Amino acid sequence: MKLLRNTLLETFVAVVECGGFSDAQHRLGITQSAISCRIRDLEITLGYRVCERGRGGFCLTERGKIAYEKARDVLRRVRDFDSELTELRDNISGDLRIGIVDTISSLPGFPLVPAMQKFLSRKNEVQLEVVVASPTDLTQGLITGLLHVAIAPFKNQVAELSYAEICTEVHNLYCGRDHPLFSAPPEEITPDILQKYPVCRRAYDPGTAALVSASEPSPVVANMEAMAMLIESGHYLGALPDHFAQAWVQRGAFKELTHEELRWTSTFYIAARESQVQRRAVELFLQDTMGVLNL
Amino acid sequence: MKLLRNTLLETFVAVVECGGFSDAQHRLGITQSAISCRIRDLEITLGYRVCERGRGGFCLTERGKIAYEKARDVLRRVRDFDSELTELRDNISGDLRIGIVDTISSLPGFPLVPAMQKFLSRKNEVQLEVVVASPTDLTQGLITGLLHVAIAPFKNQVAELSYAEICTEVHNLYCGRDHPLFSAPPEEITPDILQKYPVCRRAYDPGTAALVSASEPSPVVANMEAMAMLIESGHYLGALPDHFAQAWVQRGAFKELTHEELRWTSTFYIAARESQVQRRAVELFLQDTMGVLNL
DNA sequence: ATCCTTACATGAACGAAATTCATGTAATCC
DNA sequence: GGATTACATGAATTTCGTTCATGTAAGGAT
Repeated sequence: MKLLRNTLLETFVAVVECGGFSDAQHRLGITQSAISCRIRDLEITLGYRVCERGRGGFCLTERGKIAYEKARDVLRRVRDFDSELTELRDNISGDLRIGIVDTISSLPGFPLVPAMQKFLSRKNEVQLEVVVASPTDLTQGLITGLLHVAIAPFKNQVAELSYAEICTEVHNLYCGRDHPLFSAPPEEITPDILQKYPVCRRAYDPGTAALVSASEPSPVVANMEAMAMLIESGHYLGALPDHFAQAWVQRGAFKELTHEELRWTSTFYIAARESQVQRRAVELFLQDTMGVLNL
Repeated sequence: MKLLRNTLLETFVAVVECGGFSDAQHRLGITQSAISCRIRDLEITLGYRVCERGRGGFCLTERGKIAYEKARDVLRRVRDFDSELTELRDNISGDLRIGIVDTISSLPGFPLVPAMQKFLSRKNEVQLEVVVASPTDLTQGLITGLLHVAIAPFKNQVAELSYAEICTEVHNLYCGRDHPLFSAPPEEITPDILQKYPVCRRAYDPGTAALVSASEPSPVVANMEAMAMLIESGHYLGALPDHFAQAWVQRGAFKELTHEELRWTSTFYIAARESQVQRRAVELFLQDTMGVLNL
């Protein structure tokens, strides 16, 4: 809708993302000459050069990098502002930025895909965007407005956000084929014996730390694929969601360390900013997600 | 600097705050005709009417009220964005929005006024703004970017903000001249006996609740002047900072209920967003405040 | 009811700003 | 060294926003 017309910033962002003026022509639909003028004007108002360009190649200056990050951020906010005012009219529009943790698409009963289908099946012009990050980063993203909704096993909930429970995930400790415990009989596997083996932890999962305190410093991963690879190496034990580990278990690469105290459940929540439920797109998506669960 | 030129929104905000087109002419420095055009364009892009006007008087529509609030908010953010990019050049500029709790100007050793003097004595073009609110609202303001720094007795600190201790304030329980305890001998005043009398609490002060659990429902005030008036009525006891209560004590209107368990100290912090220390104006103001304390 | 005033709307004319077009320049590749 | 790539620049042109002049509609006063 463009209430806050900011041709200079949009040009700058486009130029950066296209890696030069020439390619940005098509994206912006204006001539290279106009782009040159705009960037010049931008640099005049800013008082410093934002990028080096020419036949030698395109690159941002130090200040240009900072300016680019800030510009992208403010453009997102401005788009959201536009959407908020537009949605006061009637139609649903704008961005809907969804944040999730990794490897949850295989979680049984996980409602994101059907919710998105339901949401998109309506006539709206919402631009979806899905970001993968840790629960901590997702919380941060919701607070700063970078994200509109997020789905993750939020352990500690903050006051500014509203949470709704959507499903649960069962975790277990797994070991790889080359690990000493792979062929050990079930009765030998007790919490005590596990203390002897190093455990690989997910950076954002405090649950594992409580269950197993490893004797040697444990590696930390931010991603479950990486975790699976470390377990597969045979050097580490690691906690994984059951649904995710299934693929490895079925082909005999992993073994589940079956023991009551090694099983735990994490609860998934869908979270949004309290003050942002006013965005009708967000409200609608939350409704759709909860609606899918009640089928 | 105006990277994001938004004449429509600025016009709208000015018109609302001037209560009509005619008065906004002088503030905006354009003719009434131009204002009329801009508001018309705004309404066309939005798709709805934002205000009723004419000889019948000026008033916002329902949607207009919402749009006005959002517009003011986004304009603040945009000004901050401008300042951030401008400060990458050299000079310090933009807004500096400071939040405080009420009645702290009389607190001995409180550094806000000298800090502001020091800050303003330098050659900069920063527009200061001081807002008074409860610690909870100040925290919220810092997180959302409505405020840049805040000074208050923050009880629970959040991760996104950085805090620095600056001074302390002694609180005491006071009673008014017409209160039964006003003429009671000091030895009679024990925590037990106080349970019998209703206590007026500040909404944002959990300290009082812990000290005195009143038998009848206690009134809650959001402001210390109001608290003082309720104590003066003689019906309630109330906790006040010593420095603030002095005025009443000296003219014999209040009496301090001297008892060790009724004294407590709250610590004042200056808080800012972690990610916003990059604003040089904010950084400088924090430095100035801490500098004043070390004199 | 009439007239005056207030407060905004509208259309034409004007001017400033941004864009295109045509051309220039500088670096790189072969 | 010539061709090519990538951007800069100046003049012409279009677009956009403003002012100026005027129109309209609703209160208020007499």
